[in-house]
Amino acid sequence: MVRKPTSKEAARKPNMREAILAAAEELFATKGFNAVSVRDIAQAAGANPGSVTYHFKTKDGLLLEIYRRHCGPMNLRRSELLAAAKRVRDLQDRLEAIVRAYVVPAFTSGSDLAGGGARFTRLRAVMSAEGNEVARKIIAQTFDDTSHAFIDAVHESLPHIPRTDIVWRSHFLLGALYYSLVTPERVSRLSRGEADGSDAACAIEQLVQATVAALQAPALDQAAPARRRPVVAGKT
Amino acid sequence: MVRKPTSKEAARKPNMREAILAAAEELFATKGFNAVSVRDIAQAAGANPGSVTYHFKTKDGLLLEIYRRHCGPMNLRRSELLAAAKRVRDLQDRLEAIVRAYVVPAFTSGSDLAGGGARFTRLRAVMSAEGNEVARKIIAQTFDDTSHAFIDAVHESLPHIPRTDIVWRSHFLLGALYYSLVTPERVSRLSRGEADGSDAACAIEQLVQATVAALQAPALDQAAPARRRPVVAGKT
DNA sequence: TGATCTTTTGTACGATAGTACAAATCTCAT
DNA sequence: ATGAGATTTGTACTATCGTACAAAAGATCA
Repeated sequence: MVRKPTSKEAARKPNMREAILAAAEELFATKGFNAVSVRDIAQAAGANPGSVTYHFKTKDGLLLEIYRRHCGPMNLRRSELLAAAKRVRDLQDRLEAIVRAYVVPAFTSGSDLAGGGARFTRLRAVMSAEGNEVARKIIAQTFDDTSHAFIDAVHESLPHIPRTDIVWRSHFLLGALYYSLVTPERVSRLSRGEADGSDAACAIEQLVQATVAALQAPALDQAAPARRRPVVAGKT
Repeated sequence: MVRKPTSKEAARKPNMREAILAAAEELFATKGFNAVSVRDIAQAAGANPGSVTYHFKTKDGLLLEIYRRHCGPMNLRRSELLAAAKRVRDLQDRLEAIVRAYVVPAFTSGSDLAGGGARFTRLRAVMSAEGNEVARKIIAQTFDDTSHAFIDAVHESLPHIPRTDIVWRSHFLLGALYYSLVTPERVSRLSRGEADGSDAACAIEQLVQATVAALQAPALDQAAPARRRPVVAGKT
């Protein structure tokens, strides 16, 4: 070792811990958990690999802290918006407001956290796809209450639809939401540039509109398969 | 050695190559690409790690072969069903048949491949979430034609809806489809056991019904935000 | 200033990754 | 049965993984 840079050009990070969290969030959300090494994260954050161990002990601990950081605020925001939505008088407007209360916090930050909620939601989508155990546990125990509250609110607005159908359609909503954040460029590509898949405001409007219509669809009567299946050959 | 299989079909390991492909498919689809090692795959297939290298050269090559194996048949099946759907007279039935032509091949096998298309579709969902490059390339060049054909067919059935909206809603369909295959147990859990998220037939019906309704929703008029946004505070 | 606590750095270690390769084994037409 | 080609096995190499840990550097306050 010849010498060390004594100059102040180092420009000390005010908060290395935050930088590591942000870098990890971004990398996990785009490449998945296992494809990203602790060294990758440290480098992206301008930190030393040992620093990650110091602040978060393990790689799982780092992921856990990311979830702890976001789950509370996002859940709170959803609850607030849902409570407000339930006070809307007009039935059609109320349903739309309920759906919006579910969707909007997933796209926009529920607190001052940089980058907004979209990055964290994308992270959740990726962890869900990878079957990550750490994520699965904390998600189930953090968001299931919110999901039930959402389903109940929808059910109150659409009492004639069986709860089962609403569960399925809410599930589709979350899938569509996730996928919109995972591969926004596919929308741009398929629309031949006419739409911008990365435009959060646009995605929200499209998603809300489509979901409201899907929720309002007639119930699926399992008992009466009247004249279904016009084309597809029967399968099982 | 006690005995050897005299028949031309070996009794012990009929086709190790197929066993490796099947094991890799299953593991990749549930844990993701990077979380699964070549040794994991070999063990699950009852093979030696070196055997994987022999048959597929690299881990990427193995993934590529999985895609090659499924893309053709699934695409073909979709084309056939779409062609048949477009011949349906009744407009409502036709739209439903078109959606079904897109959804059904994703759940059921397009050929004799064991396990059906659901496993491969789930694999695609996971690879998409992880941003896998190998998968991204082959998918874009294999399925974009089919996606365009599907969008065109829907657009012909719903000429009053802007193409952009149809692209978004089709995107949501794929996201919902993926998510249904990735976390079916969430449906069972949220419905408190009333629905079985793993029931493919049920998932297909729910998805088709919800998607048809979403596609038929009124167009989003970007120019006139009339009295939108009843609850959510303005953002950007 | 010097003592103490926090944070960062550098380095190392054991485990495991993907893959190469030669030897062993199997298959099958001759 | 035998030899040639296809397949499977066993092993080894290098790279990188997550993590531990001691030393260096920075921060804080008597």
